[in-house]
Amino acid sequence: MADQITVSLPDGSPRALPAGSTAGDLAASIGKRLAKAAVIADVNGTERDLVWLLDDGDEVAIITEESERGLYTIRHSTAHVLAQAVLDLFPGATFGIGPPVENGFYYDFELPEGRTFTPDDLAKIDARMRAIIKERQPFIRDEIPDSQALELFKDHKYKLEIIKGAAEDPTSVTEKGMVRTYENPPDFIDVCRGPHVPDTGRLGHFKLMRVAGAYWKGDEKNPMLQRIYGTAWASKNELDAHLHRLEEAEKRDHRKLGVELDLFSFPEEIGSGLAVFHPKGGIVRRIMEDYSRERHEQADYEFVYSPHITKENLFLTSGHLEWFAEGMYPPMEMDGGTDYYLKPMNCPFHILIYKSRQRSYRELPLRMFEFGTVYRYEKSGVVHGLTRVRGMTQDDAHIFTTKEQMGDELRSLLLFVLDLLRDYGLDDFYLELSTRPEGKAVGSVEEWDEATEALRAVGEDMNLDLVMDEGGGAFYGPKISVQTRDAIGRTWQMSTIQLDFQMPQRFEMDYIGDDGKRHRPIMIHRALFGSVERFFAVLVEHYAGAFPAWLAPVQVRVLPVRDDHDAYAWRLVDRFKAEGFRADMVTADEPLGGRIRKAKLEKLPYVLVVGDDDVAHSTVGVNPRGGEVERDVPIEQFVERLAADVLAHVT
RNA sequence: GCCCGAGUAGCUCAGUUGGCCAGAGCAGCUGCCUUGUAAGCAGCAGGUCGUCGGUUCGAGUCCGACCUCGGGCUCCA
Repeated sequence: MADQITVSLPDGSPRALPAGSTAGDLAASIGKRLAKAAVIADVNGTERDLVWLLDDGDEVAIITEESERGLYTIRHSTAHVLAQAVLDLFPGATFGIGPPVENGFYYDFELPEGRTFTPDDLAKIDARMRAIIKERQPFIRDEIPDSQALELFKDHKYKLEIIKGAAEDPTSVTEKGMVRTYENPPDFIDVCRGPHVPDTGRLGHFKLMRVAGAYWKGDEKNPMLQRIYGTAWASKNELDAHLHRLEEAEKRDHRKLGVELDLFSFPEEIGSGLAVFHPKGGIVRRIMEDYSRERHEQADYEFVYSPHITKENLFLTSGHLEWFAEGMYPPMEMDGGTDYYLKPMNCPFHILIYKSRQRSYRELPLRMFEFGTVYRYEKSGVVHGLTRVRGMTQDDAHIFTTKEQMGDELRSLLLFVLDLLRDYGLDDFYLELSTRPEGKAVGSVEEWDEATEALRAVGEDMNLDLVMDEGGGAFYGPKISVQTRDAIGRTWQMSTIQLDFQMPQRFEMDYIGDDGKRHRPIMIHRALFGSVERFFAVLVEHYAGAFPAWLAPVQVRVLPVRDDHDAYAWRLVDRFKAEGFRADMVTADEPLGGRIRKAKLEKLPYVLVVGDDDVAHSTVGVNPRGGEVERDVPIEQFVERLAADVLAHVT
């Protein structure tokens, strides 16, 4: 056997090492800094521990803590430390799965006698974890036969399920009768795929965030385990930066800003998940809706209206009662036996409008639009601010086309959607294609495939990333959804476009073609904002409450320096209002600084201060949001500037 | 729906082991101040401590149920 081996690095260069060298040795031979940052290695395309023995000819890449895979490993290893700490501190506790997730990790546990974790427990667990980290316990990989694993984990029923292959665990491998384990001496061992950091001393920049319930295997029929979530990073700086980002996100929370800016509220007297919009929120909402109508009108949509309740018949035909009865408000019995339901969807109404008379191919595509208010009985635990409510208004459109028109219509529809979203400062998109939900879909597989392919073709034309969401479609058809990243990089699902061959069949819709025969139209369901409420919430968070001028409830506030400037200030307010702007005035009852501060806290685009000089020269002092104060600006000049902002949808 | 946590004035929060603990700041109102770019001064008013029951001589404080909110899980036509 040769006493030297040669491996190749990612750049293709060869590197000679003594036989018996590990991936860690390779890192050390390349450089001190690399050795220090190394977490795991990629050997011939497979992730390995740093103690992995290298062979002659291996292709090796050292993975450091700066990379996504390195960070993932740190989080995964930290999850093991969490499990060890919990098993140490709570005799009789058992554990489920503990994978890394975005920004951190979690681990699921079950405590004896149905005990649950308290916030105090988290502090104790944290302390135990830090002690384990101080001990620098190695992570030792092993492969053992199933039979041995079953014995080793006989007190851990969830691990037994994993070993037997009865439960999915993203971080374990059980194949060919062998189970891979990782041991942290002296006494912790877990079923795990690995790889891991060399020892626990590499960890430590973590924080336990919260405890939550989680069903075993994600199924609500199974027992609920206690899940502990943590965040973990390669350095203290990164951990602190993450915690800081969370704080920033909290400041943008639309529920908090909704109160502070007097936009909307959820009076307890009305009921959970039912919002009222206050005047200021009402202005924003009205502008959103008006602008949407204007754009839809330009794009050849026709506007329709439909009632909030209907006989059950309509939702029996559509299939909603079969699939979503639990998500609907219970029926009202009327007229001696007929059940009426609050509508959870607008589509059946639009279908009836279509069916109100014979349709010709010359009318298609027929585009119907409605701000349709729907009611859905969301489970009590899921309502969340304006993003998940029980009463909401969809900016709902249904487009009826021929099969031939379908592709072009989808394409122009998607362009229309993206274009309108950009008007709200959202311009970072990707698409998601949701396919047939196995077990709760109507229609033939062939129809589904055809519809899905049509959506995929259009999605791929958009020059955006297209990711798959297998089984995520509605019961009647696949959908493509537009995902948006906001100002601080969070993604929101916005518009959805669903292609539906089923409803036209169920409602026996048709049109007369140019051949004089009856044909079945295809239906496209589309919500652009999704729901007005939810979109409103996204905008509040995206703008952090600082609405651009075109949406701002108050665009300009005029502040007279002294009482004797009041008349001039009022004339300005009248002038702005006459030009169609939203302006108000606060008299000099308190010092200017205090009034400016209040206006700033309201996040108004412009504060105008007017005093002696301005009265004398028809000027204003402009204090723009986020900009420098400018004195002696002629009124005309300011009006032009504001008008430009409004037109451009900026500032 | 399930698990955990929380509900004290419009908002943000104090209220030790149940007993001179119903408080503060901001906001509001009334005066005074007349102010040039992020908090002028003073006074006043404001809460059956989420709701309903229970324990106790005595309950924001302890127990139970319910409601609402928050964080998750499940769900999301």
